[in-house]
Amino acid sequence: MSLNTQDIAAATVAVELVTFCVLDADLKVRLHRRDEQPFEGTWALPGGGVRISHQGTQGENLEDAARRALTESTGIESAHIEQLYTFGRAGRVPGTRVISVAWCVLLPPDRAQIISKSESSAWFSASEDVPWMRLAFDHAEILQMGVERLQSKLNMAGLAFELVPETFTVAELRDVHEAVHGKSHDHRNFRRRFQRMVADGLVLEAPGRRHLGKSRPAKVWRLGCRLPVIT
Amino acid sequence: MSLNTQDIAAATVAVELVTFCVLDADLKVRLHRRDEQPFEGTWALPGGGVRISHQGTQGENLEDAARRALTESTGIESAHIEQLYTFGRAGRVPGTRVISVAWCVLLPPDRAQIISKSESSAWFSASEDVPWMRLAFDHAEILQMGVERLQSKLNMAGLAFELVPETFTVAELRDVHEAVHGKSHDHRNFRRRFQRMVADGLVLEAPGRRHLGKSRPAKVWRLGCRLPVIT
DNA sequence: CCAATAGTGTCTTTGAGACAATATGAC
DNA sequence: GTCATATTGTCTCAAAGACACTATTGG
Repeated sequence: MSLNTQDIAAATVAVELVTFCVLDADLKVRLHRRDEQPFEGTWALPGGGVRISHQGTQGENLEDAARRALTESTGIESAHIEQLYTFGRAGRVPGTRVISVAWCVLLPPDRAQIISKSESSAWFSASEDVPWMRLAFDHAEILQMGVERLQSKLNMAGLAFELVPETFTVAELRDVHEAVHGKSHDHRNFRRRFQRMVADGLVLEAPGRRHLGKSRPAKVWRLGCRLPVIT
Repeated sequence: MSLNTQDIAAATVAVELVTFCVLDADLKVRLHRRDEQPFEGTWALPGGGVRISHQGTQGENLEDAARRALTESTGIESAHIEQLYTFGRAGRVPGTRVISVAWCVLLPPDRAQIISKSESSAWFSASEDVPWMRLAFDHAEILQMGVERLQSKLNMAGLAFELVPETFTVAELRDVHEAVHGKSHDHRNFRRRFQRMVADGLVLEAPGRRHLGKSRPAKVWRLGCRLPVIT
């Protein structure tokens, strides 16, 4: 392959975060209002540039850049994070050629609620397509792919444990599923699948009970081991 | 997020191709012998740099760069191609920071065989791990992920139609599956799954029969419609 | 007792896995 | 007929979908 340095040159590399959580039985995504041109004032996915050279080294890994962006946009240090897709269409950013490696981040609600509210950063419903059409750059496309990825993941093995607190009830887990898929499953069939995971030792009973309303308290569970990572 | 231009700078962006086909009931991957430093003389995945700026524009799209690399490495103009993962570990290429967007390419055997043989480019078995440990850069890791992606794809909906000629027999389709997974399925159960796809109209009967050995000829089939794309 | 949610059980269907027998064409 | 492969079928079991009932708590 002919490497014409004039043509090849170099590009800016960035990471974009599609950060999900479920609050109030609704799938939310974190957006950030841009404070500079282009698209100043428009909502966009949080992200940032990847350090390509840093103190004489080759800079940081892509995943480290994504985690750094997560910390800078939410204050959260660690979370489930996985690479989604890389977007690099010519012209997607005016003026500069930017290659964006998009990542999915999953936050349990107890940690998502800690994030400080501000005028320039907030949770948006991902089911109602409120600002979807108005996101900066190609971020609507990135978000769309993130939602699809999340849905197909939940259909496979993982039962949304990443989007639930460390201890949880069956109902909480089911609510997450329904929020992600936007439709309600049968609660008995869902519970049966859950029972199988208990039988397989994937889920263990946790001490105590959870008791939100004025009715029967629910058993509390926790993840028995690390989940098989589904790609 | 603080954008320190000194730190961020720009990186070289490349594409790497994990090109698969099944020949002689064995999963093959296309490798290319490097003719320059570093890793001169070592087998590597074919690929090349992405045009970042070109005649005053922002250059080419990532997928176009991948297709261009495919044409340059095989002479083939069109094929099934899909993004695999982006590799960008600091230090993965000595001297330069290179972000590699890896792509999976699937070729049917009739088209794969046309590719001219040469000393610097050849098909290697992906099941026997012959040169896996000796690939240039992190290409062994990329190849590994490509194989896993291919395997999980076939388990889902797609029954490897991309790796078979336009018309095919059940046995040919089954051979592809066995080559990809490295183990033999039960041929009657495989045929039953196939029958379902026929009943659903996904696969249609094609005229003629195929008759390779000295035994009973097999029916010939073709894809009835475009496959649902599984992500 | 009543309201509200938690938890258990049944029936049916679909598809996967294991396994055996028949059909067809070249020689 | 014989050899080799193609094609059809059966039995069993695991899991999904639809649906009804019992249990426990606060009031």
